Amino acid sequence: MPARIKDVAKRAGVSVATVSRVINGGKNVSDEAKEAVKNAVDELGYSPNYIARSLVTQKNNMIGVIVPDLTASFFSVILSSIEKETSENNYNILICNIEEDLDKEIKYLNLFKEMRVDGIIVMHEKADDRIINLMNEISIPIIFCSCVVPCVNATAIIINDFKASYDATKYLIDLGHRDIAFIGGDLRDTTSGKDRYDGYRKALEDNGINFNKEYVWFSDYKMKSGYNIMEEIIKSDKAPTAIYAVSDDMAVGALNCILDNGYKVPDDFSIMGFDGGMLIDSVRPKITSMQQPIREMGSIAIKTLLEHIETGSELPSQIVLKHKLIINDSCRKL
Amino acid sequence: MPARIKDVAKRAGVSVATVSRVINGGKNVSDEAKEAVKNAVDELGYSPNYIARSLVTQKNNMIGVIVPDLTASFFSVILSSIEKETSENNYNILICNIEEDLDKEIKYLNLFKEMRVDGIIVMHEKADDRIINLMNEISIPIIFCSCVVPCVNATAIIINDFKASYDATKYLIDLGHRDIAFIGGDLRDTTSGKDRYDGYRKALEDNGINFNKEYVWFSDYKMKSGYNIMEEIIKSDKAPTAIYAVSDDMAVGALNCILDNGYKVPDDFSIMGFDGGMLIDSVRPKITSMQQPIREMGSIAIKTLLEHIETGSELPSQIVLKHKLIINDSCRKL
DNA sequence: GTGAAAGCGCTAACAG
DNA sequence: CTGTTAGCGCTTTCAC
Repeated sequence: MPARIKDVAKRAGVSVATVSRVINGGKNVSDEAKEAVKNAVDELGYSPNYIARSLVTQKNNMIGVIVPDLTASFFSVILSSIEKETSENNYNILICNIEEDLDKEIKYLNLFKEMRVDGIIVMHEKADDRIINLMNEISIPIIFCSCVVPCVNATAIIINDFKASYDATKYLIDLGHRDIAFIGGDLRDTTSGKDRYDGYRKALEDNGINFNKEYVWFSDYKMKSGYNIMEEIIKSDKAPTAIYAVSDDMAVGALNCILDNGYKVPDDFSIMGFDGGMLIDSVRPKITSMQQPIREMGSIAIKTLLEHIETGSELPSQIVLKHKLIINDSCRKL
Repeated sequence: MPARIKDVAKRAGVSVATVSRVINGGKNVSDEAKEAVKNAVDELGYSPNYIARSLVTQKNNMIGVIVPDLTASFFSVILSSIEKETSENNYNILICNIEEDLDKEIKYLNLFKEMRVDGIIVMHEKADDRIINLMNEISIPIIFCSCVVPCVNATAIIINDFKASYDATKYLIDLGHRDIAFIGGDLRDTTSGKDRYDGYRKALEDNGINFNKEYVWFSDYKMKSGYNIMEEIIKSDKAPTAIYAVSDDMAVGALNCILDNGYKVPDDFSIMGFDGGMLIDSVRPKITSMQQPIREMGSIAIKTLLEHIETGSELPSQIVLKHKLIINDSCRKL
């Protein structure tokens, strides 16, 4: 069993209060006492019990993080920037991978509540009323990263998905494309699902291009889905000149499907992705993609959260970051 | 402030002990009492304080996880399988991304000790004496996943890296390659660094191929490094027919460099990767790679750990899993 | 500068 | 079946 504070006190010949003072900065302690305590700590290999301390200070320096898919590059990058920022500020993160399982999200939200975490960061693709209610009653500050949920005492870190998607589509239109297939996300997902779809449609409309329902597909952001949908597109009699997928993963899936079928990018099909993560540089041709400031989203999320926790600063309801088109080699001028 | 157990007790007209019993299974409680408590819990939105509970039960159901790079596909897959397994067993994971920073690893190891986590999973590429000493004195069970560190009370989940690397090299040799460049990891890293290098050399030796020092490069497993090293290889006057990289990421980096320089795979260069993760299927040509059972490594690590925690079962010093060559399209017969 | 003592919120004997 | 009570290990008044 690990040594306790009273063991250190006894060994150092002082009271537990003095030991506690030394451990927490050493104010108002004589140098001799300080010395004695330090020696005793070393000899006993003592380290304070975080749990007991949390109980009395009502603070545990923990941030709960909910993420839909740890293996998706987009989230893993956000996560790593969150981890970096928390670690530098002496906070720790408790990670839950929900895999689109709402029950699991609820379970973890409840756990975070029981754990009395100091804050929560949520990245997910959809939510239902149970989740929204739970978030409202939980009274722990929440930051949404790359998603929006109507909920009190929460901030959403997002880009303007509508505008970003509009700009991506417009870029293809400006290159001369009029037959642009759209591989979207889940429409229930406000930002990356619905907003990106709306941006696509509005860009078509503003440029006098008829909307063609058969060019539109919805899916789950994953590479495999992009591949499968592209297979359908190739099989169909409709032949778009450009494919716009709202995630890099789906764009790469589409790319591979095109290559596997003996077609060329961008000669036969142009491809536009979304996210602008490292994946777009790891394939050939490199993929043109609408970039979100991924690392920044994570770091701003956590900075906003920690500032709120430590200073009680007001949480803004949204922070909108800038998107940016990364032009690579997957789109050609018609 | 959240409701406490005594608030519930008062509201339900029972004692705190009864409330505690109801919360923890409800054995030995009358149905009326149970009802009253449940109602009070609902009305107050009560949830037990995890921290207080941990303090008295001396158990917090937390597993500390140390990972070198959250954004590397290899680790993110292991992590997700760890997360899945822990979540199903009502444990939670505390994640630390050390980014090859030994000081950070030490800091987190100490934190895990202070937190009294029930177990630790470590995936890292190198360690020094400070870390080994710390691990030995910490008296918390440790599982090493994909690495080995001499340390008591610990298990390593690994493949036979020497043999796997030997087999990978042998495959290239059997295809007729004799000029095989090797892009290795860090030699200080026993398994993925040294063992894989040794396997490569032994395969050459057993097949009567002279070892050529100029074909050997060491690096950090990352895609960018694979790219850079490949650039050097192309520039040099030595022209290997095959490139064997000990991570998929480096293999993909090499592939992209080859393509960017106008060469073809496998026509001009054959490429062999290591890990066999999802990355090998996301590029064209698909990469032939020596596969580790990645998800299995994570799940076996956590199963072994939890069993030890809950039953006190002996920790084996090693569990060696099977490797498997995944043959794709990046290697050709000479 | 230092120690005694009162909790933090909960569980687990121990009586009844 | 139920309540009382003694801690879990620590921090923090409050006296001295």
